[in-house]
Amino acid sequence: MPDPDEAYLQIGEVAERTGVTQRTLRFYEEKGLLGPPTRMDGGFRLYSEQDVKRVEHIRRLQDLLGVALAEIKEMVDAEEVLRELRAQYRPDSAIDEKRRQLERAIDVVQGQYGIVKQKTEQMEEMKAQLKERLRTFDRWMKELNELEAKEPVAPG
Amino acid sequence: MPDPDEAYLQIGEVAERTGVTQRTLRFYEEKGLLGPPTRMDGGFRLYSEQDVKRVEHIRRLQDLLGVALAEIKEMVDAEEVLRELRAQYRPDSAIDEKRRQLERAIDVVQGQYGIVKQKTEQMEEMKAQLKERLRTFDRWMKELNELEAKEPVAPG
DNA sequence: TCTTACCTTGACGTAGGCGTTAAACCGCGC
DNA sequence: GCGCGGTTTAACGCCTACGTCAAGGTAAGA
Repeated sequence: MPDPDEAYLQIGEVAERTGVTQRTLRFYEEKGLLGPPTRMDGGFRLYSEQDVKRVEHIRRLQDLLGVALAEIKEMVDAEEVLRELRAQYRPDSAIDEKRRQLERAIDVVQGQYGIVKQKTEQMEEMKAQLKERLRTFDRWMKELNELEAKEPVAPG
Repeated sequence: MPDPDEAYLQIGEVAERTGVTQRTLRFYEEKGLLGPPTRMDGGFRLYSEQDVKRVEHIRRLQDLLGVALAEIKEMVDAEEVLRELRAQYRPDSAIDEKRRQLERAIDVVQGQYGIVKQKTEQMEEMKAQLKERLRTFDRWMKELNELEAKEPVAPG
């Protein structure tokens, strides 16, 4: 039940805005990374702003974590659980069910957090090494310049 | 001209120590990520400790940055330039040449540093988002628990 | 010398992540 | 109602990063 107020976008516009190809959007749909979009009468796909954000999120995960789409699917699926959780806010009944979903969501996000945290730590380490290297090179460069100062250019 | 003192390793041992398959080692060689190793009379590849480190480095880059091998090749090639630079350190003659090499090395390492820096920043951002999310979940969970406290379980 | 484990090249296979093309259909201005 | 561009599904292609045989050569101990 999509919000009728929402401005819907055709695949071409979504492609342009997200920087992926139309083929990629259909491919993600095929692989379950994007839910089946609403269609207009003729069958054309209609995407929401939510869909656009989702695509952007997928690409960030792909770029940053460099993991397979299957893993990304798990991640975005987990987010869908949350959205449902929020949508289904009926204060009656099924509190236990909600709690279970919430616990599952927490597990997933904690897992993601762990991965990202470990990666950042390793990358910080690498960054420090590179920085150190740059300092070394600068030192060498200085030494070269001093050497040249003492020993004039083209001594012949 | 490899160091005769060095203990050489066959492909199997390198595979075991680095955790990649022999196929992968040959593949990296084929793609130029590893230089052609020395061989024993029968044709068996002989690797040095340097090679082992290089493989480990390649894998770190692959894991961390998640970039294609082609890009990784550029990075390790750049490091080779540095190694040559250090090896060719003849304090006489060709100061300008040295300076050019050094400048090139600095460029390369600055490029690597830029990549790593950008990625760490993006990952820090993602980490912050995940953390925020976890806080939200905890809040929700608390709310659920309070809700249950007021409204006793299974009211029938 | 024989065995056995390890190694060689070569060739084909595969999973993921799309690109590309084809042939038909839809929407819309005129 | 025509033209034209955006969209549809389906199918095949391609590149990466290896895996997996296959068929044989090598090293080294019994």
